[in-house]
Amino acid sequence: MIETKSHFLNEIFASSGITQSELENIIPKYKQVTFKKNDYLLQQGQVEKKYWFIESGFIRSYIIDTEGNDITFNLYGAKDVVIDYASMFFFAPSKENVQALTECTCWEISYEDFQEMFNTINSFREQQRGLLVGSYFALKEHSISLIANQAKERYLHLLKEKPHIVQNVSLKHIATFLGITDTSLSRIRKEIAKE
Amino acid sequence: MIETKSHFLNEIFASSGITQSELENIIPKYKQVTFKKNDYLLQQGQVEKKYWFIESGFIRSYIIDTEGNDITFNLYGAKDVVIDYASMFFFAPSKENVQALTECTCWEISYEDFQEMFNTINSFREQQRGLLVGSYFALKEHSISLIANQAKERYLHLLKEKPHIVQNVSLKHIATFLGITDTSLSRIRKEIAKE
DNA sequence: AACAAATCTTGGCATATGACAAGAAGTGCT
DNA sequence: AGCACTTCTTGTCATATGCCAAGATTTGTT
Repeated sequence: MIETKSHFLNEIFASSGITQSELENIIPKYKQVTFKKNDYLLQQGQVEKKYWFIESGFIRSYIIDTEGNDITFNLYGAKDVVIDYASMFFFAPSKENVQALTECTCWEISYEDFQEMFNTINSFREQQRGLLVGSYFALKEHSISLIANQAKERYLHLLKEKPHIVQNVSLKHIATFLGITDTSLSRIRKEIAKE
Repeated sequence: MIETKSHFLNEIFASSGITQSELENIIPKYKQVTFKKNDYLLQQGQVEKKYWFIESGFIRSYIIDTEGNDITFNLYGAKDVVIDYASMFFFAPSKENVQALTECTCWEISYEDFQEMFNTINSFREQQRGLLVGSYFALKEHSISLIANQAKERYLHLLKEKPHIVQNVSLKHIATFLGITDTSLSRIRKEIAKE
C-alpha cells in the first residue's frame, strides 16, 4: 500500500487537478531509483525510453564537442524533470551524457507507462504536457539568452531561477552552461559581490 | 490520380525504403500550400498542429526577446522541414513566429494524418523519425556552437551546410541566427573573401 | 594531521565582437 | 528616370570575454 499523502510525487502533482484516487493509480507507475555520484543516467549513443523526477540531488547533461570541450547542456536539481526528448519520443540514440553530480534519489517512469497514462488520464496529460513544455521552453530560452544577453545577466537569471543549483554545482559546470569560462564566471561573481 | 513519380515529395521520401505503393497512400495526405512573402505560417501564441516541407522558397522563425531584439531562431530552405515541436507534439502555444521570407511552395501535413501514418506504416515511421530527429539535433548543435565556436566558424559551417540560405537570406537575419550583429558578419565575410 | 588533487580567485594581456554613425550599394515603387 | 527605403560596408572606439599562469582555498584520502 502506497502512502500517497506523504509521497514526494505528491509535490510534483500538487495543484494539477489530479484527484487523490487518480494519484493512487499514477504513483505506483513511478519507480524510485538512486544514483551515486558520477553514475550515468544516460550515455551518448544510448536510447533511454524513460525519464525522471529528481527528489534530491543534482544532475547535469553534457556533451563533448568536436574540439574536446566539455560543455554542460543542462543542470537539474530537486523537482526538475530529467529527459532527453529525442531519445524519449523519437527513439533516437542520445547525443548527450546525463550524469549525477551528487547522490540522487529519483522517480523513474517508462515511456510505455507514460504513454498509457497520457492517453487515458486527462488530468495527467494536462499536467505532464505543461511540465514537459516548460522544460523544453526553458532550454529554448537559454539558447536565445546566449545570443541576446550578457554573461552577467545569464548568471543572475540562473541565480534567481535556480539558486540551489548555483549553490551546489561546481563553478566550471555552471560556467560552460552559461557559455563562458570559469575565469570569467569567477570575475562576474566578484563583481556582483561588490554591488 | 496523383502522378507520384514526378512529385516533389518523391525527393523527400527517396531512398527511405518506402515502397511506391505506400507512397501512393502517403503522398495524398500532404496538401500543397503557398505563402506570399511575409506571410506567417505560425505566430507566437498560436497552436499549429501541422508541419511543412518546403518545395521552394525561404522561411525563418524568430522571437522578439525581452529587450525587443528580433532574433532569428532558425532558417529554412528547400527540402527542409518546418516544425515547432512544442506546438506539434504538446499542443503548446508557440513561442516563435514563423514567417515566409520569399514566396514559398510547401507541403503540409496535419498532426492527425502524421500520427495515423506514423503508427501504421513502418517505413514512414522510420523515415520521419530520422528526419525529425535530424532537425531537432541540428538546433541542439547550433546551440552548442554558440558556446563553443567563434562566429566565423559558425558562419563557415552554415555556408557549407546551407549555402542556398546564405545566398538568399538577408545578412541581418543570418547574423542574429549566428548570434552576432550584422556589422560583425559583414566583417567576417570581408575577411573570408580576402583568404 | 598531512599531503595530493581539485576548485576557485586573481593578474596581465590579447582579441572577438558590439555600439554608433556615415556612406555606398541595391531594391522597389510611382 | 528618380526617389525613398532597405541592406550592406566601413571606420573608430569601447568592452566583454578568453587565454595563460600563479596563488589561494577547499576537499578528499591515507
